[in-house]
Amino acid sequence: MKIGDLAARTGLSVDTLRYYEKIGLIPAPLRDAGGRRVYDASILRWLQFLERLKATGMGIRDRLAYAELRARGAETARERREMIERHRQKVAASLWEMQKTLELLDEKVETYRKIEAGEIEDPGALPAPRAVKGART
Amino acid sequence: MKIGDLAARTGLSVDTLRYYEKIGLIPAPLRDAGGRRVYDASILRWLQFLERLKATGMGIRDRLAYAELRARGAETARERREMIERHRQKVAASLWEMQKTLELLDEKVETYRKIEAGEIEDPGALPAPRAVKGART
DNA sequence: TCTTGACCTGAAGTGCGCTCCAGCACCTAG
DNA sequence: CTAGGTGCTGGAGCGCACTTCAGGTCAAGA
Repeated sequence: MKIGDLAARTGLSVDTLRYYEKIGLIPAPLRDAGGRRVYDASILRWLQFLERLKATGMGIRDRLAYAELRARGAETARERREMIERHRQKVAASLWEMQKTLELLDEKVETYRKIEAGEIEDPGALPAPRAVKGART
Repeated sequence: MKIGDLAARTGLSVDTLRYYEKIGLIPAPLRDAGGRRVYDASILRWLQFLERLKATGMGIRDRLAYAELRARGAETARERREMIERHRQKVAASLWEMQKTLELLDEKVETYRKIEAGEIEDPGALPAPRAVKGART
């Protein structure tokens, strides 16, 4: 698989793939006779997992640290498990935040519907600023 | 309330609050005789809501657009509702992603425990790269 | 054969979201 | 009355995560 194919399959750009390789997030692939990158299909699963980590808020530094442990093999299993456990806690917290916010957004939508129907005034309206003695506006 | 107090209450830095004001995310507060910002307690709810939007992935451009609509009052209720509804969809999608990832992370942790116990080999191990004819490494 | 498009490298540039700094004014507790 | 803390402004700087660019090489189809 050439870099353009991999980009098409992952949704990442060719530039992003080269960037990931440069920083060490993905291993340097073999090259063909013309010096072009040739990827093994196994890279797909790894990139998909990295995307999951990214989508759930893991920064590139941590993803890189994880990638480096992974490259060192089974001896780093404990460290990787600890990283994953820490990330799991963050994801769980974020999940909770998302759920609360979803409820809040639903309430907001209801409120806006009422405003639109003329049933209530805008409750988020800015209070008219009152002058303060000697204020230097 | 002075800016330092507001920073302490919100967890934002004094610089961040001034930055938010500069870009229009929060309204310019009144000033005291010495030219210092004096905040009304109502700013707290607004900042908390902005934090929710931010924590759930809404970028500063969209938060700013929302803030501008809000400042224009009740006539923008429909537009704000539509923004919130769009964001709701994104949050719902993200929530789903988080849940799937949480399961995946739990599986990973189990896998690492087994590797640590010596029960299995590292399934994420990199396949040994095979040479490609004429490769220019 | 020619041309077009995919690929290569190293380096510079971009947008976001702050964060820090210099150099100053002000207020208040000791 | 003075020292220290808090606040002010405008502007520079920063870390992240790419993205774009210049200036090429290479391969495969018409």
